[in-house]
Amino acid sequence: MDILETEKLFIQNQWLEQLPQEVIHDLILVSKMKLLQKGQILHAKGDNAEGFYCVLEGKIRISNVNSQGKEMVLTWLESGTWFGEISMFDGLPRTHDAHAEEVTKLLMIPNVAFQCLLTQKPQFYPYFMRMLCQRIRVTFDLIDETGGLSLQRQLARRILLLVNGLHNTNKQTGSKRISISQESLAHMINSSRQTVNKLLNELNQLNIIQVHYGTIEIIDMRALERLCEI
Amino acid sequence: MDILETEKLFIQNQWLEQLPQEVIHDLILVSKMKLLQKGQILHAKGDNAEGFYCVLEGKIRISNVNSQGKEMVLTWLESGTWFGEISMFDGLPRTHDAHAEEVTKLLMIPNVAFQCLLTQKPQFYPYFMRMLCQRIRVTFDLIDETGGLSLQRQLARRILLLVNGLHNTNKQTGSKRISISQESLAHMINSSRQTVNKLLNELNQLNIIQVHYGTIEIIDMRALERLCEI
DNA sequence: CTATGATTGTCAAACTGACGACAGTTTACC
DNA sequence: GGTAAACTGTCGTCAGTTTGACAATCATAG
Repeated sequence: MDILETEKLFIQNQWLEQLPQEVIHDLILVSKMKLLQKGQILHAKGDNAEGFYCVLEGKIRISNVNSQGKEMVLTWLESGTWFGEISMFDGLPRTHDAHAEEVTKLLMIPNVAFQCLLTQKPQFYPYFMRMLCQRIRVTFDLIDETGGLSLQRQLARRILLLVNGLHNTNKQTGSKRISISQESLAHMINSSRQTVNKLLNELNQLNIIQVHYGTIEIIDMRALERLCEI
Repeated sequence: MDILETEKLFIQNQWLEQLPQEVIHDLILVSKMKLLQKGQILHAKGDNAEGFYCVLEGKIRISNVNSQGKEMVLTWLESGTWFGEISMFDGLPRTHDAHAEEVTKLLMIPNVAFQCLLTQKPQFYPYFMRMLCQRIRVTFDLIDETGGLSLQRQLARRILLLVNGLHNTNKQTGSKRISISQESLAHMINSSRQTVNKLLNELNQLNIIQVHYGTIEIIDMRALERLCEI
């Protein structure tokens, strides 16, 4: 694959930009491309891991199915985002389902090659430890979000997280629009479509957001942030 | 301190028992003791980390304060449990408050000494990576627990987690009793004391648990597990 | 430009859980 | 063994949510 283009993507990534050139180079050398069709499953919870990934183009939906059989969406991952690394380090099965939300191009670092790399160069470990720590911290934030907040606040926080890139460690955070249906949002905060609709329209009334078809546009970012923090 | 006694505690720990003798020995050599009075704070969210810990005796309450000023308890840590390692690996502030629930004795691995150890022996890294992965997986489980489950199920899962040791990686899981007030349980599933009381009494009716003063006794573990899974 | 599917807006009825209140019970400690 | 503090059991009220239903609107592919 085009090494230059790949390196460019790497550079945009919060975590990877801290990596020495050497690590980036070694990772690219062992990487492979993977193309997914819309709706295609990448892996299911419980699967054994064949590697870990970086989204190059498209969108990956991370979710799992709860005991009522309902799909609970954790997040969507967009280009520049790394995921699937946990199984690399403990050798245990996948923690979530991963589906391609649209046609998606992935960079894959195969398990075996990666283990070789680490064995040869254990000095690389600290960088990957920081990657795991970042994952834990984001996950803790997600738990905090759930706890004790009113639905209105949970919703506001979710929207902010989606705009700023929840698990998307990609730095480009310019866009003030998110493409997501109210039903999907409802899934994310474990609520009903109707309630989300009501709450969104309240935010619309307050000129904090603009609700469009399949899209939410943030008008007043500050006000949205205030809603979460107060 | 008494090295033999400390090693004995280490051995009981799920994560540490996988460590080579060499690592355990090195950790003990740099460790210090710390004694906390009942109610004393060990660290607050946002504090800089001076080290990480293992509970030797007593109980540590891990929590944080949400935006309404209400304390949200994440878990209690009992003897044999390690915690506070995240800040060790990314150098960032504490993610939670930690209070001594009663008089508590801790083993502390100071930050500086630990960093030295890792620098000298990078081959130890994989063991600590696994420690972080375990933390992530438990945290994901916690999120799953919250999402979409009825309160009755959340409660059942919590009780199971407390019995089996949620963040308590200590292996002794024999006990089928947990000492916890209904109010504390309510905090953990973000509910009210009254609701928890009602739900516990329903489980009592079904002969799944026995509710005592300040204590819950599990009668039918299988039934409890079934409640969570179905 | 039209048909079809996806998404949004809205309503009413049923339900759930929070909260305050208060009495009863257990424990710990002097 | 008595007293205070902590904990449990139970009520009714009230606000907020779910659910099902249905109409309106938007987007896209032929």
